Amino acid sequence: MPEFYYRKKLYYNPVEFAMDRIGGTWKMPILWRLKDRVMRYGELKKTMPRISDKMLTSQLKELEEEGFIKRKVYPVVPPKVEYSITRRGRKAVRIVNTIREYGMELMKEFGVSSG
Amino acid sequence: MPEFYYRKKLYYNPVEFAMDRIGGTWKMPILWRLKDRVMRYGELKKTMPRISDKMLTSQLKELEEEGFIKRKVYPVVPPKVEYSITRRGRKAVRIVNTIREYGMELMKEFGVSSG
DNA sequence: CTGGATCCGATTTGATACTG
DNA sequence: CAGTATCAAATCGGATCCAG
Repeated sequence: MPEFYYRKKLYYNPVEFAMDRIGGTWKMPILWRLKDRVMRYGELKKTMPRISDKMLTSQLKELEEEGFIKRKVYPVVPPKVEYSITRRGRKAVRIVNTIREYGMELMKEFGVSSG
Repeated sequence: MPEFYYRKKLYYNPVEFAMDRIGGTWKMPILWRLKDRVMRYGELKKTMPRISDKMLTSQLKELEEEGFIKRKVYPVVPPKVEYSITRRGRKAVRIVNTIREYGMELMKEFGVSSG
């Protein structure tokens, strides 16, 4: 088993590594929303009514730190911050899409409907 | 946002649904090992030295309950139980593989080596 | 408007001991 | 051999209040 450390955390395989970068409850939904347009903080929040400020902030920060999205601050009052996807983020979206399609297939098999 | 319930849990999107089926720390590693051969409990444990009995048991059970693997008990002494992959599990392995390859790509980008 | 800081409960995972 | 049972630790996510 290929074992390795990254940022003091032990990983057992590449899958786990990938999921730590773009997994969790909110990262994929965020990437998905940014895939073809720039969005502001409040805009993201509005399309994800159940996310808390804490989670939105922290997930955006992590995604930015690891180069999946870009944060642009406009020095105006009131504050304006725009988030956009990067090249690396775009690649991630392809994976998200694969999982998403698979998820829909599974939902069908399990008789789950999204309404 | 497509919101829905499955087994009393609220999901925000198909990605989350899929990851709840085959995500977590151990499910993908298990599916991966079973992808082209039948394995016994102890055998699985041996190739995943860091998994605890509790986790191995619970993850195998969930995977079985949701139809990704099959559990076959031989009524012998000492006990013998074999785990094999199902058609549904094989589909899941394709997704695992996609994520795995992506993970390796990311590791390279991040300068992480698996040795 | 865009967050940061703090506290807390829920969930996940691990350690250890034990059993048919 | 193939698990159970119990307890503890770690992590995740949410609620609330505060601020430039």
